[in-house]
Amino acid sequence: MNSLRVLQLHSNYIEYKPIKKEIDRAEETGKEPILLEEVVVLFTAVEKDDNETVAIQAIEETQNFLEKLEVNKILLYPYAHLSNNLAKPAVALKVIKTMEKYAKERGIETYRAPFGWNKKFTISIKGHPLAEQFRLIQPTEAQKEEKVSKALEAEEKMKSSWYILQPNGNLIPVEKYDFTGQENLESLTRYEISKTRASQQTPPHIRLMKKLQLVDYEPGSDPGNLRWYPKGRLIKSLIEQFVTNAMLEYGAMEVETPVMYDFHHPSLVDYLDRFPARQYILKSEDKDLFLRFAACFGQFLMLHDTQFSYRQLPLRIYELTRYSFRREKSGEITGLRRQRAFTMPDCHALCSNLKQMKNEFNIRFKLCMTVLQGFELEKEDYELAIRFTKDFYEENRDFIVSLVNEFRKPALIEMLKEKVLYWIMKWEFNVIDNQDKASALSTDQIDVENAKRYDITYVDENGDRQHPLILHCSPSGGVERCIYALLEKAYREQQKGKAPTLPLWLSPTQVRVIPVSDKFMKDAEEITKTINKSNIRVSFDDRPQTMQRKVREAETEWVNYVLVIGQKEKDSGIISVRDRLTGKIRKMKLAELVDEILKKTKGKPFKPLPLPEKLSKQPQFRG
RNA sequence: GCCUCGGUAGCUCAGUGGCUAGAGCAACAGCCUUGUAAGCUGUAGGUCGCGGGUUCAACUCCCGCUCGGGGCUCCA
Repeated sequence: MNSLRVLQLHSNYIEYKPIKKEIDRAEETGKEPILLEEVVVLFTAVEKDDNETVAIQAIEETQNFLEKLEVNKILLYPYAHLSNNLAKPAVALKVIKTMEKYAKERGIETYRAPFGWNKKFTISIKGHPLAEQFRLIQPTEAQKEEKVSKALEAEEKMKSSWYILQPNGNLIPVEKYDFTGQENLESLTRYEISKTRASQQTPPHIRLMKKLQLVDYEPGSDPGNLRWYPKGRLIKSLIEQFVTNAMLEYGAMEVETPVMYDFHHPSLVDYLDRFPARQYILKSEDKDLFLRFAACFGQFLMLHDTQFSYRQLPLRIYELTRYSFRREKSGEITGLRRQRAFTMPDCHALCSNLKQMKNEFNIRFKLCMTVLQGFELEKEDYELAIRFTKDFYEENRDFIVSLVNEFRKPALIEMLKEKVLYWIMKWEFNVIDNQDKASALSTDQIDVENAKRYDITYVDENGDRQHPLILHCSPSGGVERCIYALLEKAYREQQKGKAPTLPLWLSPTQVRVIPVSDKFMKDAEEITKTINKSNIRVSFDDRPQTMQRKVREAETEWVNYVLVIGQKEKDSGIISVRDRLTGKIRKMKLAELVDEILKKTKGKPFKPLPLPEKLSKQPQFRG
């Protein structure tokens, strides 16, 4: 903890004489010796992060002492040796001058020794108990308020108007819109405008994430930092691969950038102020670092040093951030919905002009829908919200309507009087959960500031340097949040009486083989091995339990296909398959089942079963 | 972050200012050898979230901390 350090000495006299300048910024002064009598000398060292508030506080505390000592004369004596964590000279001088000025205002006879000089001094200190004091002055609680970025404050003040934009282009104020049949859009609207919200118990996905042994809280970390069990890691990893593949196919170049950055880097200081997030701060020797909350910094700093021309535009650059860190307020963190450390695909596209940008924006809009569809999140599962400045809307109305048209459902519109942050337009796909809460998944925004801020330039047709427009997109939104959406959706299905399930390609166990009795253990194992060869996640239940029990457990684990192997199957070569989707038993050949699964998971990434094939060998991760 | 509720066995949850803190499930051992959602018996398992206080005595009452739920707020 930094503080202003003051060694306060009640002296009979002090005599000092400047010898020579120690630093470039030293003040100009004469070299004649100065003698002061009956004075309180304040040897002062200014540390990093000290400010004028602390200076004032120091003088106030000193004045209290002066009254006790019945003295009204001080000498401010810059004395760097009290600290090994000094502020920069410019800052220190400012703080000391503030002390001087404030002390004079308070009617104290104030002298000050010059800053930045090597001085010699002789001092005689009084013998009473209060003569020697050492104080650390730290900002009081009220002054110590967290550094809140201007962006956060701006968001808090942001006033907007709300509408519903229909695919045909009609823009209807929210209060006049008839939401009949569009409950999710209504929920989103209510949620965004922050009226009341009906909600009560633990979110269903939190119970499910534990019960299915996917992921859990880690009490040994900070809130919102999760631990992933093998099955959860599998799902997360497959989603990561899927999204990354989609981005590569779209033409993005995958890069990797650091997770932490220098708090005092010139471009970053400025950007931090324009981004509404609280950071994790790290101290490392003499540096203050913050953990990234998106891939923006890394990619922008990289692009600043990259040489490219209009010929390479649109330029697409992508990173899967594992992790992005946002120090959310503790009350906002919930399960897979919102964390402090989360995984987010982040893709930027640099465009030369508005026309190119609109075209690119459209491509990405469709791409995002395709990505969500990959997780079996269809259009009825999410709602579109678009936000823009009034100016942008008036000049680009057709463009905005074309997006809603593409979406084929009405969208919630937030219209801002003026640009508050760095973007002039953005949209998100929002899912509504079982508690009627909305959360954004995919998003894309038009950034008109950061190319300048980071001095990212391309060379145009005429050989001139230009700042590109930057699009920021997370094609899926946070990966954790995608899983949240899937679990909340599965729960909703369950409430409707259907068997809850995950998309087949994401299901940790796709097939479970169960022998009717021990006699068929070998056969079950063989079938398991056969299926396994086709890149299908299959396990077999070799535990000494009844068959009924094993079937039940396979069901509670959301296994998609359950095979029971006994004499009949052995004789006929026809297997009986319990299909989770229908709950019915289907008779088919093994090869047919394998084909069906491969067909349904075609084009999706695959990873093998993340646990031992034999159930008796599988540990249980809580749940 | 604020308000509020909670943390008891691996999980879900009973319980009491006092004697040895319970159940179901899971785990483990054994029996059973089974035809599509829970077979039977037994064994083991506890710093009652952590720290402090009040008391002859605290899992129980009080305070602080921590983790979680809900609400507010916020959400890239």
